[in-house]
Amino acid sequence: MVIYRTDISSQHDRRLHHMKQPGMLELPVLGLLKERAMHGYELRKQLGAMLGPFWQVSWGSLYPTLRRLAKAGAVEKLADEKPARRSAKSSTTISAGRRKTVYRITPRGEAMFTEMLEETAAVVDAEHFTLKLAFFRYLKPETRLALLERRRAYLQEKLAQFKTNLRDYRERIDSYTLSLQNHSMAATQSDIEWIDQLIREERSIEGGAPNPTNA
Amino acid sequence: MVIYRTDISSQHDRRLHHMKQPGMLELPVLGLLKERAMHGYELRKQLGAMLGPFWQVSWGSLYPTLRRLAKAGAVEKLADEKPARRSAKSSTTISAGRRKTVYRITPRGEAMFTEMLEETAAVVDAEHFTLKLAFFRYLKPETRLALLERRRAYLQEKLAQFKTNLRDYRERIDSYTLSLQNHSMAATQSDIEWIDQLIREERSIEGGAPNPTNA
DNA sequence: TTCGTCATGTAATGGGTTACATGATTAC
DNA sequence: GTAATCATGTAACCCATTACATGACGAA
Repeated sequence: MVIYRTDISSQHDRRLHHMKQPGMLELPVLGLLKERAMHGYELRKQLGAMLGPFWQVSWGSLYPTLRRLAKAGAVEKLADEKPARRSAKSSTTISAGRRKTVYRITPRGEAMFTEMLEETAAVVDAEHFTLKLAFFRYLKPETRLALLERRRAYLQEKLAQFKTNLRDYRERIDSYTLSLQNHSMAATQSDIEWIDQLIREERSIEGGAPNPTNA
Repeated sequence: MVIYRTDISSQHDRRLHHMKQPGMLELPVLGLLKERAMHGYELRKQLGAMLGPFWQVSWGSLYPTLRRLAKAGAVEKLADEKPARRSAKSSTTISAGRRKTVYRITPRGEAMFTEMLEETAAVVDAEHFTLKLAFFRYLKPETRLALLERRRAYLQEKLAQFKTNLRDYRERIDSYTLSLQNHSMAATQSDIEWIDQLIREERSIEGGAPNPTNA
């Protein structure tokens, strides 16, 4: 129910490895599979470990994502054959193997991952931004800075909107709603400061020594 | 893609004015119409004024909500007849009236509103909680406290999960992800403190003087 | 007369949630 | 031997998003 402006700068729209509007999970799934092949169950655990307790992915969300990625040629399913470590109790060897489907990323998937990660439009959405940030190590410092600054500008814009909003309507809203908006504003402000910190860190590792500090 | 536990205490499930899993907008729309009848366009503006710039409701979300509410008998559509204030320039009076559909809440809608507002399960979701808080003035202090405390418990639980999560995986996550989780934790902590403040205020206006402070 | 805002919707599409269904391993 | 966890999906339903379509009204 929340709208985010996606209209800003709809330039560079031709993507090589198309996938119109991927779901939320495509990026982190590819990002995790980039490190090593995994099966769905573990993917879910790693997602939680990486993103924290607010990101509990459901099966009905994860597996369809994997299916979509497989259809797009971004991942391939491997049968993790580790059959009958003990003795087979029944005589029928049929259906003995085939459990644990391992998903492995393909070169195509790697390309899609990079493309999704670099795209700057989606950072206005908090969750998309979070997901990108979780894989920032795969980006060049300049791209990281671009994403951070875009996110910052968005938050700043929202902050300004909060202020004009309160200026226009303050007398008409009750104390609970006011408290709500004040808390939201404070949270947004805190987000901005966090982003600023990230930008500062990025600059310090990027520039090295832009100012004359004894070369 | 985020899962919230709804399993906790599935007691008192029989709702009088059923509407299985209403969308997000049902509550605030009814809440605003409770104050006065409005048409869709204004509803959207009020929603934004009340909830802040992160809540920009789209038409494709608002009108279907109104349609659903109308079908459920919670609101009724009135034709806001304010035709031809000036002289009618064309001779055909046909199609002169009928613009601005005003929506008015029904007694049934009022009942649904109260029911949705009092329901405690949904407060685990941040957005649902926000929407309830925006209409807290319609609740009894004790119900307000119950909702606040439930929300607080949920956040506290998440905070604990953050900690065990970091304890178990800290060495495996990179600096960006760590920064992400730390910021999330801080935000959650800040949310808890905010809730605590609300609880304190609630108690002070509720109790009056529980401690001997010169009666 | 043209632009911006007011104003009301519909249609397609797609992803997420919930619930369902099933079975193998491991730990106690 | 039984409970918990591991493990893999499917199916239905529904809401939100996005884009589309249309038109009146007021001001410049």
